[in-house]
Amino acid sequence: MVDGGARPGALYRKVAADLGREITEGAYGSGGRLPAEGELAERYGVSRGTVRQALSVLRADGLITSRRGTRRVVLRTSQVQSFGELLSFTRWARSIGEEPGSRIVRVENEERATAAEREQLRLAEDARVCRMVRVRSLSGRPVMVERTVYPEAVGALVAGLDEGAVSHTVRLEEQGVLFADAQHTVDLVRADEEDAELLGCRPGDPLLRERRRSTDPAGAPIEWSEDRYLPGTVAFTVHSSAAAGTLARRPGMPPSG
Amino acid sequence: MVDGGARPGALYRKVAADLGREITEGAYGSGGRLPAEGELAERYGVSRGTVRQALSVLRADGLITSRRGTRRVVLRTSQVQSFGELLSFTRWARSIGEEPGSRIVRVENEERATAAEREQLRLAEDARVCRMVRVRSLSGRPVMVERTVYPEAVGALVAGLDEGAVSHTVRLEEQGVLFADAQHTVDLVRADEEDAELLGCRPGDPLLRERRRSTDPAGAPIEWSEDRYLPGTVAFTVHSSAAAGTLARRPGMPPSG
DNA sequence: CCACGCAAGTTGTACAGCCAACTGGCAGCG
DNA sequence: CGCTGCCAGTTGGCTGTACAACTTGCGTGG
Repeated sequence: MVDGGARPGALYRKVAADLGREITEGAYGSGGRLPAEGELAERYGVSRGTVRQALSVLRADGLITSRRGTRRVVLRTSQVQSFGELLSFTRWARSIGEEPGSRIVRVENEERATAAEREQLRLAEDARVCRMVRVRSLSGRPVMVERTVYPEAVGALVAGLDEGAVSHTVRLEEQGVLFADAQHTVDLVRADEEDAELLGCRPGDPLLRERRRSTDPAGAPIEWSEDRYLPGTVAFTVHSSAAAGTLARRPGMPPSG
Repeated sequence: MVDGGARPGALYRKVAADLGREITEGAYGSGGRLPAEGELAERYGVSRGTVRQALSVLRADGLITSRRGTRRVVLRTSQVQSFGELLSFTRWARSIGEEPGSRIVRVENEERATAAEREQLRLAEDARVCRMVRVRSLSGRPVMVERTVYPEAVGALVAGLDEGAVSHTVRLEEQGVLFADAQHTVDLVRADEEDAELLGCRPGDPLLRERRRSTDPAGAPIEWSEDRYLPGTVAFTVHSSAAAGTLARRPGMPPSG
């Protein structure tokens, strides 16, 4: 279950999408109870197994609870961020109604990989990488410094992109480089000299850091990135339960959960 | 799938635990391929469906990929943090080999809930809450200020705990208050006067903030907490894919992903 | 009035089977 | 040599069935 080589046209995905829409539209209220599995199966004309697959998607998104003996309960009625919005700064910015900007500071192509890079990207001893530093902005205001390392093959594609291409992630996906999984680490760092110059703050100022390692459907690393955000511009949210969770990047200082 | 009223003795959980152990022990290597579903079904003497359920657990944990046409591939060989370690500071501290400490700064019982508290805990107009402020420490060194709000019923249990009880979460679970889901938000804030005094820093110093809203299996809110960590003491990590993810709290500045 | 237990309703677990869609390697052909 | 097409292997998707475990409300009896 969950995902992977998931076909978008799958039945259980349509059911999940439909139920998810109903939930976010408040059809069952917050804390309300969903129809029984059997009832939903009849409504959509599918088997109970398919309904359960659909419900497990909503469960993983943190929209509903799931418990033996009683009907499922609505946990939240807010919309869920997609995986794409999490990985792509551009897509995320657009989804919250901001205009994303990008300025390339430095590109180093076909450089010899350091030991750390080889480990993160699972590369051979003599492998080469492409390093890129960009300043990302929201509506003209710089908010984040992004330092990304790509394996050589991916780097070649990145280097071939337009100078003005806003979203490298989207361009890469169009060329067949698919993002399937990512591991994120969020903590706090102090701005170094370069950070300060690029973001217009002072060295030593605190920044929110997200490190990310993304892999393709085959499990091969395709990106290792370190993003540093100015305070107040972003917050990371996650839903977690005994066996599942979802990370989301949201506008700064959201008042609710 | 996923979880909820999950029975620990379920077959698929045993299979998942066994396979997970093999993976973290490096039996298949990093980037290695798992046996086919049919092969595993035969090995464990279960149906393919049960094997698939087990594998979906490992998939949600970010241990393996999943893709139509090829065998599954090992993504990581590191151990996964449990939901309990994520919710309980005490359990987390112990799991990384540190001695957790707790000092209660303030308890306000049976206070009238503010509007924000009523919304977060889904309470009625005249509801009352229990507020608690604690300083958490690792091996005697204060690292975090925790401000938690409980609904009245839960607060009564909390107030009845020993003054020296380290883990309220564990005590609550022993008394039948089960944590099933949680929503987290991580961002950066400046220390106020109280933070500074409690943590031994200066007002205005940056802190890593985690806000958390936990619910029981029925979806009822049982805790709303805001934790503020000193820099360098903690980092949050998450695995995410097209439909699943896992949040973990880890020691400060971890070098790898 | 309260406590207990029963019964209906609901989700969890497991099995079996079938076909579709996709991957990767191999054989054959140009 | 390179390209194409095919085929075996593998996972995704869906159905149907059966039973177990749990929750909730109702009704009975004390």
